[in-house]
Amino acid sequence: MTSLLDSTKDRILAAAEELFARTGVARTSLRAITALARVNLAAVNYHFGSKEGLVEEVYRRRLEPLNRARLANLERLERRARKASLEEVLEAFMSPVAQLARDPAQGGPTVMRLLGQTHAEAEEPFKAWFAGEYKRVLERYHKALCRTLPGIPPEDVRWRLQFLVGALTYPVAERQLVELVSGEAMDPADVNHVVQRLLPFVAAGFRVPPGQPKPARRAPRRRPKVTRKS
Amino acid sequence: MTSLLDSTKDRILAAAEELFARTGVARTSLRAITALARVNLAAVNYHFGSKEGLVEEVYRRRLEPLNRARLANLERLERRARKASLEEVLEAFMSPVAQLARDPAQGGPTVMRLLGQTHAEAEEPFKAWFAGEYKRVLERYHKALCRTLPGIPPEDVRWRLQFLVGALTYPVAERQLVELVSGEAMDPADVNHVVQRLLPFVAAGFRVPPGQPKPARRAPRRRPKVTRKS
DNA sequence: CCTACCATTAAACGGTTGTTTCAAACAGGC
DNA sequence: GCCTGTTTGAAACAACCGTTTAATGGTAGG
Repeated sequence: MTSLLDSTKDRILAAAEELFARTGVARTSLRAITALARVNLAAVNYHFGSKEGLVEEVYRRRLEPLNRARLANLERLERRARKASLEEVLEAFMSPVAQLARDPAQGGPTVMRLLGQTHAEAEEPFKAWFAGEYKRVLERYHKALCRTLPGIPPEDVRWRLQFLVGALTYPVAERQLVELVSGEAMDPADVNHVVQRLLPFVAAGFRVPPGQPKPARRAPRRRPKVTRKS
Repeated sequence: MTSLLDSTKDRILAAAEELFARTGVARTSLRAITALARVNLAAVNYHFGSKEGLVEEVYRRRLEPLNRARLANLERLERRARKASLEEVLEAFMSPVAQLARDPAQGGPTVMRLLGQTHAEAEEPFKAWFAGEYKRVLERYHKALCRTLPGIPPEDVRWRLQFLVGALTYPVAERQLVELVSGEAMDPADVNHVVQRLLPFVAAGFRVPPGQPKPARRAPRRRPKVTRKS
C-alpha cells in the first residue's frame, strides 16, 4: 500500500481514508489514524490544522478528480459534431465512478464507501463546499440531458438526475448491506457491472414520458387475458 | 405503564430521533438528547440499558411499521384474483415511505433522514438485525417482481431492486443536499411527489431488456480527425 | 402506617477525545 | 562548521464521552 518513501502527509491521508470508509469519520479517532499510519499523533494537527481539515482533504482529494472527469467527459462529448445520445451522456456521468473504484492509486473500492458516507459525516463548512461543487456538475449535466431529451420537462429531468445519483451511489456505497441482502459477494471489479446494469435501467427511466399528477386510484378495469397495449 | 402522555421514555425517543436525524448518531451525545428531552441523563441508561439500546429502539420503532406495511401491501395485492401489475407492486413498496413521511405521529419527514443514515451509523449487532429484516422484505418483492417480469433474468431484477432502493432513499434522505443542489425547497408533502415521479421512472427501467455484458467497449482511441468546431 | 418497588435525580467515575506544548531531530544554504 | 526554518517526538492538557452509584420522591399493596 504505502511505500516507505511516502511522506507523513500521504501516510496519514491513506490511513484516514481507509478508516473513514470502514468505520465512519465520527467514530474514527486521530489516534487510530496515526497508529495505522505509524506516525506521531501531533502530525495530524501540524499538517492539516485539525481533524476537520484532515477530513476535508481526504474527501477533496477524491471528489475533485471525480467531478473533473465528469465535466471533461461531458465537454468532450459536446465538442463533437454529432449530437450526444442519452446513453453517452449517462455513461459520461457514471463511468468516472467505476474508473475510480478500479484504480487502487485513486482510492480503489474503499473510496466508494467514502462517498456514500459523505453527507452524513461532513461538517457544515465542508458540506457547503461539497454541495457547491456537486451543484456545478449536476447543473451542467442537467442542461446536457435536457438537450438530448426534448419533450421531458426540465423539472422532471432534474428529479430523474437525483434518482440516478441515488441509484448509482447506494449500491456502491452500501456494498456491505447489499452483500448481506443479496447473498452474493461484490468485488471491486463489479462496480463496472453495476454501471453497465444501471445504464439501460436509468436510460429507459429518463426517456419515459413523465407521469401526470394522478391523485385518485386507478379504476379496476377487468383484464382477463394478456391484452397489454401499454 | 408508560402509556401516559409524554412519558420520559417517549420524550427521550423523540429527542434522540430528532438529533440522530439532524447530526448523526455518533455525533449526538446522550447529554444533548436528555437536555432536549428535559430529562435526567441517567434516564437513558435506565430505560434503554445503553446508548446502543436507545439507537436500536429509535430505529426499530420506525423500521418495523415500514416493513410491515410493505409486506401487507404485497400480500393484499397477491390475494386478489387479478395478477398484480408492475406499477402496483412498485407502489406497494414505495408508498409506505411516503405515508411515513406524511404522518408526524409516525416520525414525519425527520424519519426519512434517519433511514438514510442507517447504514453508516449502526453498530454490528443491530446492523445484522436490520439487514435480516430488510432482506426478508426484499426477497419477497424480488419474487413478486420476477413474477410480473418474465423475460427479465432474476439476477437483473435483483440489481434493479437495489437501484430502486437507492433512487428512493437518496432524495428523501439527503433532502438538505438535494435542496442545496436543486435550489428549490422540498417540504414534507413533496415526498409524495417524489414517489409519483419515481414510479414511472423505475417502472420503465424494470421493463427494459437487460443490457448485454458489453465487455470491451473501451476502444474509443479512434477519434475522427475533425470534430472540433470552435 | 409501612414496606416494596419503580422512576427520577445529582454527582461522580474512568476513559477517550482533539488539541497543545516544547524540546529534539532534520534539512538545505551560507 | 553554523544557522534558519521545517518536521517529528513524547507528554500533557482540558473537555467531553457513556456509564454507574447512591440517595430521593412517589405510589400501589398489605
